[in-house]
Amino acid sequence: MSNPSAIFLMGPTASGKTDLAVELCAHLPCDIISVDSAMVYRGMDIGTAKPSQELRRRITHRLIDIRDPADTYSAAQFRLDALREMDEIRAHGRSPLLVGGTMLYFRALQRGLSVLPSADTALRARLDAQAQEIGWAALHERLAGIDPVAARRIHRNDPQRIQRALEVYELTSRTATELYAQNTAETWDKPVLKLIVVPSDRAVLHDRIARRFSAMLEQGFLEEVEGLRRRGDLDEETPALRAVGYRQAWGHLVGKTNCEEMAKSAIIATRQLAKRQFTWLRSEPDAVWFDSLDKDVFNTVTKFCANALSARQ
RNA sequence: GGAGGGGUUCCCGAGCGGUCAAAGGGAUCAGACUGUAAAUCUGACGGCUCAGCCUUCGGAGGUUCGAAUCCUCCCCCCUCCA
Repeated sequence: MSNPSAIFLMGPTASGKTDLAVELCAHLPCDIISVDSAMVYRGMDIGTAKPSQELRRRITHRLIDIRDPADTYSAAQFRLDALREMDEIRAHGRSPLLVGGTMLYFRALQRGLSVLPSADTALRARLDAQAQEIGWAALHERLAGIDPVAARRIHRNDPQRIQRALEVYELTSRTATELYAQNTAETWDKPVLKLIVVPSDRAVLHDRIARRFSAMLEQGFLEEVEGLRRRGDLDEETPALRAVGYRQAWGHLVGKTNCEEMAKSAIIATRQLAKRQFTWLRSEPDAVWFDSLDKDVFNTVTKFCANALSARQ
């Protein structure tokens, strides 16, 4: 392989990506960029399994703590941020190591996104109000009149995508279908060393997820979420707070569930997240898969990367 | 010991003679995914040589053309009375 421009370290939640990344950084001239839609938020530390402050003082993790939980982030914004950070790292003669589990962000980075308007909070609120009034089915029908191709692609039960398609049209007077076709996505097709780390046994991952959530509770996860709740400017609809674990903890803090139910549903939600991540990973081309349960995985992956990085085209 | 209520497919739970491999929910598995993605949504979900067949509704018998549904006995569970 020619000298890679970056290393991607991908894997489902609780697979041990973070530890592996740190190990790689200890042995190779790499700097870490986090690819994680939840770790971007400040103050969401325990529930996102964010690397500790102490660790981050030793080894810099970029694109962590770059947003307030009240703010939004997006795949498009990530793409810009990641490209900038990668350039900066390479300017120092080092290699970017992108680590995370937000597969859409990896995908958007490599394959690019069409030129589309960004989210419009006021417009979304208006569409939500209309949906409340006439139902999403009616909005799906409206979409069918505007952009039949999109309406066929988007399921009538998928409010989020119906809303976005209508949003794109209202903001640009062009349909999403048109814009997809006309705006050639700007790709980033540099050579990448793509590593996927997953436990060979799904049951083991499920067990790790359950244990990790219990550990989070012991570390004060509920206090963390209570702190966010006390701010008063966030609610269950805030994108940051819809993250796995946070949503369930919030529900518990407002009295919807008892502690046991909350923990159970948070663990289930995490397993389901991991399952969706597997779906992305299986479709990832040119990736080398490693078993995170392998006792020797650190050495194996480190050597693998060292070889790849030292190869000259 | 007596009086009730109940045991249904991995779990919860509906069904109360045929239209029942059995509603609904959950879990699980698979998939989709263009500025919310740790999001949002879809599908499968007893087995098979799969437009048909086979095995399931605590167990064993019985009634019936036909039973998860009715009857008998037995085994468990819950509530109440002793």
